[in-house]
Amino acid sequence: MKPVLRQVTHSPEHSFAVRKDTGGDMQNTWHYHAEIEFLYIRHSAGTWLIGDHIGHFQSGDVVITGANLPHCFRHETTYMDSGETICVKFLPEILGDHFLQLPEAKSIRALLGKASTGLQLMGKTKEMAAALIEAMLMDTPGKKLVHLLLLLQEVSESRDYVPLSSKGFIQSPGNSDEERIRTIFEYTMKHYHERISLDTVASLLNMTRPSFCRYFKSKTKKTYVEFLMEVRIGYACKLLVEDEKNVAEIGYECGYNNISHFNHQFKSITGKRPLEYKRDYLEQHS
DNA sequence: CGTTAGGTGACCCACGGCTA
DNA sequence: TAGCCGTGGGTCACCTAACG
Repeated sequence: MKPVLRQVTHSPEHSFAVRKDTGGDMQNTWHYHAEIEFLYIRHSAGTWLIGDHIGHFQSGDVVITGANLPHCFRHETTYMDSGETICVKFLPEILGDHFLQLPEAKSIRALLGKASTGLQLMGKTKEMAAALIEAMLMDTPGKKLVHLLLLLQEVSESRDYVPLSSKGFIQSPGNSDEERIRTIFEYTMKHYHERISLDTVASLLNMTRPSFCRYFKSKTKKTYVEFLMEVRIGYACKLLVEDEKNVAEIGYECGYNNISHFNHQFKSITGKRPLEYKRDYLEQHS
């Protein structure tokens, strides 16, 4: 497998990167990098894994991933031709130590610290950030920098964002565990709708079941079954709001053989029953 | 020799299929 | 719908092997 530490290259006129990806270029594997990243989902939907957080994204979402925070965005195949994302990547150093120590930069400093868990922007802040990121695509180099500062300032002052991953889920460059975790995550994302036994995933790492359980929990702060459940329920949430299947069909499609068990786990993850979740979602987005 | 990673066996408990 | 029971997952204690 290829190394997963990504090196971001910039053109000579830029100290940070603003890039639009379309179709298959959007697809990525479990990776991390030293840069802080803003990702704006211009037109797509899928599942994101950020640290130990699993969730569903859709068009309009904006997320910040901190330095060395492992993440992966898996776009649905229906967006392989039409999908579009815009990412802004920058090293915190480009702002300079002196700048970040200024009293006026206090909130930006705090935001960059909080980004270590990954942050999903919400409400008006999300819309504002999307508009700024959109503008940065066409900006002159100097104006890009101004807009980056404005983006950081506006987000840091609004505080309209939610943390995604657990604290402490930061990848150290050169960590030999990353490939193992990535192997497990990628296998899970490919097979979550099927039956997956612990022995199978343990064998992917040439481990016994107890060793794998212990290893996975030590690295992700959750058991593999909890992780798998979150992936499945995340997919179920997406199917529910698409309104094309009933609850039982969705439960079976997500890998559950028992719908009462599916309902129970759905509530334990989301706090709501499947139909309640769907009703609330449709009320909020109507 | 201490530390760390990983294996073995045992136990408990939840899930889920089956039956009445 | 409830109860039974086999299966599988999580964890613990203890062990071995490798390594510095």
